[in-house]
Amino acid sequence: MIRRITLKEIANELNVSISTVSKSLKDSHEIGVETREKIKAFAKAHNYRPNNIALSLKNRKTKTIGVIIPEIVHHFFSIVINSIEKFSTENGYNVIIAVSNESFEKEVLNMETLANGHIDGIIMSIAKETLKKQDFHHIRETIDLGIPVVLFDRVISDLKCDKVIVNDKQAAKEATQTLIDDNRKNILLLTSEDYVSVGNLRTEGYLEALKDNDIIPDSDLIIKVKDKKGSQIEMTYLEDELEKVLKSKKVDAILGVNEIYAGSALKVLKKNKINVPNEISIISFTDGVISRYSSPSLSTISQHGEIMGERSAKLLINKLTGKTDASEFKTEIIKCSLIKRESS
Amino acid sequence: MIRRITLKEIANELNVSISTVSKSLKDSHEIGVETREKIKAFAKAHNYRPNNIALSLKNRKTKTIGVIIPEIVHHFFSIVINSIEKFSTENGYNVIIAVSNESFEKEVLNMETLANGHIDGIIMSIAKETLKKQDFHHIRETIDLGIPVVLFDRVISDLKCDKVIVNDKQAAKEATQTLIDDNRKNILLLTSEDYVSVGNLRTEGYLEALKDNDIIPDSDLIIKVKDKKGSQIEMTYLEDELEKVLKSKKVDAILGVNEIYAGSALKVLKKNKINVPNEISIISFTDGVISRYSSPSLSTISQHGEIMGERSAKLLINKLTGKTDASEFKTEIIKCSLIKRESS
DNA sequence: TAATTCAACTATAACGTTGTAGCTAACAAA
DNA sequence: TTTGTTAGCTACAACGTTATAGTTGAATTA
Repeated sequence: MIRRITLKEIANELNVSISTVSKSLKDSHEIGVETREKIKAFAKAHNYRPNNIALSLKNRKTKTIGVIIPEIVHHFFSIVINSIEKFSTENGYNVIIAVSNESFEKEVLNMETLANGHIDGIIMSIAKETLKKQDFHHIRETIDLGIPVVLFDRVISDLKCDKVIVNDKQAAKEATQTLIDDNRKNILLLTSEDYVSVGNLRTEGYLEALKDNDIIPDSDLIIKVKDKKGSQIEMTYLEDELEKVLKSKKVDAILGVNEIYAGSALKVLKKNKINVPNEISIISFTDGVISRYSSPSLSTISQHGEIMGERSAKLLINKLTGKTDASEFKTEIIKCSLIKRESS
Repeated sequence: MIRRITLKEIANELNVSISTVSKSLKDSHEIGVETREKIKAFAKAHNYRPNNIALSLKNRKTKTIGVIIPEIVHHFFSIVINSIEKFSTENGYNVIIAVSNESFEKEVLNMETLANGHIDGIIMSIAKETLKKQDFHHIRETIDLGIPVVLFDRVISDLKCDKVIVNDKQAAKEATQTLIDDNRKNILLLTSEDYVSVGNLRTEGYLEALKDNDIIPDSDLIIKVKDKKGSQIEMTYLEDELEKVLKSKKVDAILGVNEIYAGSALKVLKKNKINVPNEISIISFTDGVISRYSSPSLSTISQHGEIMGERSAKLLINKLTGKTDASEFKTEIIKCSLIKRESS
């Protein structure tokens, strides 16, 4: 085991001062060529690397970004992280991950650890429980501390930070319109509970499209899936509700706000021997692996997680490097796009 | 924007020395009760938090763990990370993520950044390209620097570090035996190229099971999926090869070394109107979301990613906290288990 | 009364850097 | 000879913390 050599040790070895070593390694002209080269050679031979923690302390910069997400075993979020990691690494930043597990308490805890710790800025998507509680003090406090924050996907408007969102409402509207154009008027919506901002926006888009086509929305056709933390229970709820509706109402299309809901719906339809897309066609948000490997494969609305991740990281790094003004905040809107597959 | 208050500032405000402040906040009996309480109250009122970077410098400990994985948008790896993050947070450690993208070069780069940076130890799974090259100098050098490393899943034996693996060979053997017991003797194997350690072990298990049952292996029934970085090409290769074999050979079961392969196979079978599981039954490694939402759902061999992650983190943290000897290395073997679903 | 003890604090060094200011010897200019 | 200039180096402070080793002044003891 060889401990990393320090400037001090090099200085002692070569009988020069620490400053001389530091300057030589920076190729400063204050130091004579001969000494400089000797020191550089010695440092190289001993595989000198500056201690980044000491540098962080001195420069008050850690060159790392903290990311807080609700879940990591989740196609959309893992794509976003991947993209954040990629862009950050390319720009000399490390990425620390923290998972809130959709819990308010854990999110606050994560935030505090990160804010006291080794990060220059934070990228986050807000936990469901936090959205429900409408308590954002932890985010405000972090911002007040001078730590830039970027919110993505699940966002709230009145925070002084950059935001990256998707045109959820518009996309849901367009998807619904696509179904209507295909002559399907009895569209069932599988959505989340009201406090989830994105679910809400998608519901709004759905309703607007109905209105535009003079279709009166039927509240029985809107299933708000209860979050029970522990997706098993959640899914049986969805399946039971859906089966009930299918028995009592005419349904010729389903719009799901995520692919888990749509995938589960597909299972129910298959169990009830209902043909997709002939009898019921399906469009779903989240272009993940379920959609591609299910059969029939699902038509999905892609939220372009890679773009979201990259934009978020770019916004943050621009703040950190002073490329954008610390007090100016942007909201970037990513356009969703419909990927047509077998289910519609 | 309120910058965080420091010991020095508190000391100045209250006209005491920095030491006094530091000791008071640690509730040291060296300091009189009155002063101590006054300082604690002041610190609390100003929301004092110790600067963790300064502490890291002083203690030579960062309380963060680096994780290098080949991919993040991947069910198994995201489960492992999730579990590492969970266990680490519970034990006061942060987690930095780096993705090698299966590239040797990126892995080496990641390793160097982490080793120079803000981490106490590393948990990693080796990139395919690194396995192919058989060049592990970067891992050796990190270990030589006194940074503990834990390898999981994709492992090589002659490194001085802890390892967490799965009983791949045995699991593949048992799965194959299950198929044989179901009276299926023409088992097609979908595996990766030879240099991938886990793929290799699974292939060995498959071959052993055949041997035990006096079935002569048919090399035409072993498809080694070529890695082309960019899974699209990879998948069409698999699909083409599989279709060829199905036309020329009798096949009554398929064993896939991961669920992407099995999911793709399922698509091919469906396209060719071959019933699963009646005509061909399928078992696959990786218990992910594809297996659960495909139809028929896939029987899978779970590698218990949560357990792997937790064990890896535990091994590393035990090393970091001195609970286990720095020069003793364990290899933990996690038992896979077969989850029976509709495809077999 | 002088020595001893003790409570309550302070000074200092160290972790590894870097930037600014300061020093020294050699040489040039006046 | 004196002053000025410059090349080539060193000292020091600072980033924020903590542990060790002092330093006080007052109370206790012999």
